[in-house]
Amino acid sequence: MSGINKVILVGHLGKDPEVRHLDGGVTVASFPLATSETYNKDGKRVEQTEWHNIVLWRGLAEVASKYLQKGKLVYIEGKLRTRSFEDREKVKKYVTEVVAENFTILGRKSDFEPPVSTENTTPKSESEYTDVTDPSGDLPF
Amino acid sequence: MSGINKVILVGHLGKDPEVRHLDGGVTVASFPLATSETYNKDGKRVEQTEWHNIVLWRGLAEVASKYLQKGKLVYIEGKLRTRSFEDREKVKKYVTEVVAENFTILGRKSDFEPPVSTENTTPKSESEYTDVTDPSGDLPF
Amino acid sequence: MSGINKVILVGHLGKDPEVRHLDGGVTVASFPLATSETYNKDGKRVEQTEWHNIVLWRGLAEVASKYLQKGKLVYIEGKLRTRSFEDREKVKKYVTEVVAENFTILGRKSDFEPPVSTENTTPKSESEYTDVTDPSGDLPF
Amino acid sequence: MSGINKVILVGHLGKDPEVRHLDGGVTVASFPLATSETYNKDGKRVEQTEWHNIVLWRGLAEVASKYLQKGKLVYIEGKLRTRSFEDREKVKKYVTEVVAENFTILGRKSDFEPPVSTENTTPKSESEYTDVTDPSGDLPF
DNA sequence: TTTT
DNA sequence: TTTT
Repeated sequence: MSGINKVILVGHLGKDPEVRHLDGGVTVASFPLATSETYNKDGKRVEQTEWHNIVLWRGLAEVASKYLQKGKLVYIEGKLRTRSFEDREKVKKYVTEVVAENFTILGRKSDFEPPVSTENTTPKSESEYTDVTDPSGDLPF
Repeated sequence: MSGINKVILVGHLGKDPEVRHLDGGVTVASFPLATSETYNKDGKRVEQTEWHNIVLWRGLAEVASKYLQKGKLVYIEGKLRTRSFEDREKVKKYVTEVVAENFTILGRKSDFEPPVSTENTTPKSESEYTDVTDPSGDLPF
Repeated sequence: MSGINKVILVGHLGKDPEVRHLDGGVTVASFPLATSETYNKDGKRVEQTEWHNIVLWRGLAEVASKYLQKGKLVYIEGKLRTRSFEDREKVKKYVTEVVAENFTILGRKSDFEPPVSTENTTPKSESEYTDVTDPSGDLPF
Repeated sequence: MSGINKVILVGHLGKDPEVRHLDGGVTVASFPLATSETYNKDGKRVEQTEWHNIVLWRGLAEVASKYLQKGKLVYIEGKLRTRSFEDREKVKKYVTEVVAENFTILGRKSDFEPPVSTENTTPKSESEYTDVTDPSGDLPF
């Protein structure tokens, strides 16, 4: 039946995305995302961090691997999925992940460029600024 | 830092809420919630159901225990929290839960009444509805 | 820059969708949606209803025109858009609309069928549901 | 009936909040918020900005007036409300606003401090970092 | 009227 | 394992 399963997160990547190419050519990317919350306890600031397993598929995984790196601040929209797997001792375990449906980088302009590994990047015009939301669209990369 | 951790679900309760009273008088309620999604696979309808562990605290737990029962359709807003615990064999395990921050019953008026343990309920007209959103407020019950 | 503009509504249609076909063959549908909230004021139940202008484009408009009717309960996800227009007296006016990006009918199975123009519908069991979320997909109708 | 009316925005303030104190001592703050979206049109980047009227009440208004300024990036959660008013020519008009229910500043640390009007701010320790989400809580200011 |  |  008509259910809704929606997750909205804003947080920082704990690691660079890890990309895998499955048989059949499907790309999957994943990374941990931290969402922190601060509140007052007995007059002291307390920060509580929650870690989320983010998984991205296909085109979204490709874009993520290119534009997201450890430390970046992102808005992520997706859905919850709990799956089971067997660990090395053949014990059945469960893990809950957030399957991303789209994401947007938040932050300064420099955060919107892929990291430069070497030399030479020709200066960017103001208008080349990149948005990576909804990569199913017609992104210029 | 200022993160966002938000979950929005619409689904059916898989069981009646289970209520516990902790030391100190705090009430906790929990129940499984199913959100189903249907899609087409090779021309056939496929339904995929995702189960979520819902946890409610204090006043929200009290209201849930009174107004929610197995099978009811609810809108739930909350946040993700993953916690660890030891199972009977002292193995550390993780479970991800949705800590509800508010909920609203969706459906017909009859769904908004606590179940009647005895006889006699006069028939209700389809069109009358009641709301139980934001139970931290001043609900008339 | 990377902004987020998201609206989530659950409410009842105030009218049947009004469908228009623009030059070029694009379909647009629109309808008013009521979201009601009840709260306590001085010990009395007060219900406050908010009306939203919902607009749907293309395939989503087609599905809406077929499956949504006055009175139905729907979940709608979309974005805000304020546009200006001139009224009959050539006065510039503004209206804010919710441009739907997807929707899901909530309710019983009978609510998931297009209205029957003639007689006879055999009673449906309560437990059967159908989903029309994400109509951009491969709905079987 | 049980409706949901929820808006989620991430965008930049177009102006400093404008604060008013109503009779009875209630504080109201308001400001325009821009959410921008970029997409490809015929191979060119196009940016489309949507402007939202944000309104905040009571404690939330106080916190907003202190911590939000023109240009800052914020996450805002609230609900839609359309109200009517008479303009100077006694013409009835409508405006749709987003009544904020909570907000969170996104951005760098410097964005989390109220602007310094004069001299002297003693250095802040790392832990004095401020979150302004859910100001109904126990904020340290 | 914002930001990238 | 992130960020402020």
